[in-house]
Amino acid sequence: MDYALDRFVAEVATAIRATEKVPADLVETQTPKPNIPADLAFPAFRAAKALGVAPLQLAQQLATSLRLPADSLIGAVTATGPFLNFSIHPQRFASAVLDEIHARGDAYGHDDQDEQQTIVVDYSAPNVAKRMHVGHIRSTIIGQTLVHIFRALGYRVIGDNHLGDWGKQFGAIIAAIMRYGKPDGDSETELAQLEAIYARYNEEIKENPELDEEARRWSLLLEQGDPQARELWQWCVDATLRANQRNYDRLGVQFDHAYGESFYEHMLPAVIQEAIDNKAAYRDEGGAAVVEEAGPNLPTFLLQRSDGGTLYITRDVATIEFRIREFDPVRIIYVVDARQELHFRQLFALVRAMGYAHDIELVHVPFGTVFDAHGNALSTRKGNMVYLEALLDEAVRRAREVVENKNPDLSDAEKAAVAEAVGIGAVVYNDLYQDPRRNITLDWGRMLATEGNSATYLQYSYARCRSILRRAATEGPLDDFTTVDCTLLLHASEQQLIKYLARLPDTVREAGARYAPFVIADWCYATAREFGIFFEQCPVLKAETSALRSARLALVTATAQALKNGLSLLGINVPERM
RNA sequence: GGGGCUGUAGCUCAGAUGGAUAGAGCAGCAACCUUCUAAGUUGUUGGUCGUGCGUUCGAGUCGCACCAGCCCCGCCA
Repeated sequence: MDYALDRFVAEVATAIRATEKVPADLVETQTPKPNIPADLAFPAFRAAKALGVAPLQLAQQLATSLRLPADSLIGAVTATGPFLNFSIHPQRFASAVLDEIHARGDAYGHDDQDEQQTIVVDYSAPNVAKRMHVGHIRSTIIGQTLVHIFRALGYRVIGDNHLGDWGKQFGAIIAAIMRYGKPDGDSETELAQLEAIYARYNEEIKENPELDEEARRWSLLLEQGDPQARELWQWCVDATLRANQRNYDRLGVQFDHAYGESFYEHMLPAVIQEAIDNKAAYRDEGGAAVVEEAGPNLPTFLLQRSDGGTLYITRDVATIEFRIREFDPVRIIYVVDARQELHFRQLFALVRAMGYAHDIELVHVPFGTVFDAHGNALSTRKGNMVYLEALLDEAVRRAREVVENKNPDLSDAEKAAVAEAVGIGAVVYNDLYQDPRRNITLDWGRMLATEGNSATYLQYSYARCRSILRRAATEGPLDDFTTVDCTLLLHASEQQLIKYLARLPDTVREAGARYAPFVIADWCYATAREFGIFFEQCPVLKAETSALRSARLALVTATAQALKNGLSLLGINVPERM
């Protein structure tokens, strides 16, 4: 999809090439910093060097010999020192941008692909029989946003929730259920009880070794497919999915699949054998399958324990094989804690050594740890753990207080809806507004900030747009868009706002290329700011002329649409009023 | 011992692929609501970009070394 800004950039490159004064491969343009009064720049340094002339001179020559086509989106060209600066044509650009936002609607900012390629995104991955906590929220939120972004970029995206539903601990969990009875409560309460009896069981093991034996027995029974063990395990899985689903629904998270680790269990012996046959791994004297030097700077690791048990990485290899067979992806993205960086380097190197995934990009998108307000890691043992449901509830509760305070006239149902959108939006934005690699601090004050770079500010900006449009509608039907003259939008703040609206498509592309949702968050914030300035400086409903009023209404409509599109990529809902 | 990530204003962060005067928000100080939502807007204070060398016409950005913080390194996930 070629958007107005793409065409502008292409026109600039074409115009420079047409002068035949610059080698084609040195025609490189860049977006200048905001303090530069231009929309695109050609720095003449490199071309000048290649041609053996002074950069200033080359920029001057180009400025005088450039010819612009009629109806060009380029408005002005000036040489400023060694830079050749291009400005957009205000009227044509305004019309072009608002046109395409109007035409594309919810798809504005999205791209298409001729041959749709598939990307698998592996995210969330909570453990069965445990409540989700802040440790899971980052993967869930960042992963879901990447799913949105790549869908917007035209990919077929498979979201897979790689549940932690297998491993030795299930023997003890089943044994605990047998000993203390099946928990009985409502979704998350049920899981909390399950956690509690599991902890209690492990506590009692210390004094009663028979219990350890019992856990092992159940573990074995489960592996062998014993019906009772299987049934209790399945009950744990279902209870966990039920409880998690409430959180997923509130966060707008949807998966295409939730193949847990157990799903791959039957593939593991073949995977291990294959690795050994391929000489990617060998058996050591203890019987363990060892992988050595899978790549530079990669420590040795195990594919199979000496007692025959498999490991996390064994299941991951099987998972990759399965995904390749099943989905034929061009890329598999893992949204997982940065502490597992080495694990993924080892995994990817091993899979390649086994002859898989040569033409498939394997990407680990790492994210930092969540710390409490005192800078301590959250842990159950330290007693400072924050569970996801409690986090969401608290965020919504605090948002509700603000709504009651700021907007007492709304109906109760509307207050609840706004509080939900604002509270959840704050939690989501807290994970998306900055580079995921950074560690983040759980700070209620900052998370629920209603000012500055916050989800609330963005939602508020949208609500203000809608408010204007609502009022306009009460004064009579809006003009049909085709009759609106967008070339009237020449006020500095109108022009600035339009330029930001025009950047959404490229912003989405950059966010995808960098696996960086914050690029979109930045765009939303910058755009909302520009709208705030426009809002102060340009009356819409009381514009000087009715033609200008119509044009500004079109601009407000476009702003609302673009902001909504950007925020929906982030998974943030926009209230009509707040 | 080996490796990874991070270091930009008092605090939280942008500044990817080297370019023009390093930008926001918060906090502080000050101004603006009989006019479309003040959850807003404007002004202002505040920076040896961890340190040092190097590459380059040009370095917050690239290379090397060092310093500080966090994290990882075969029988957990």
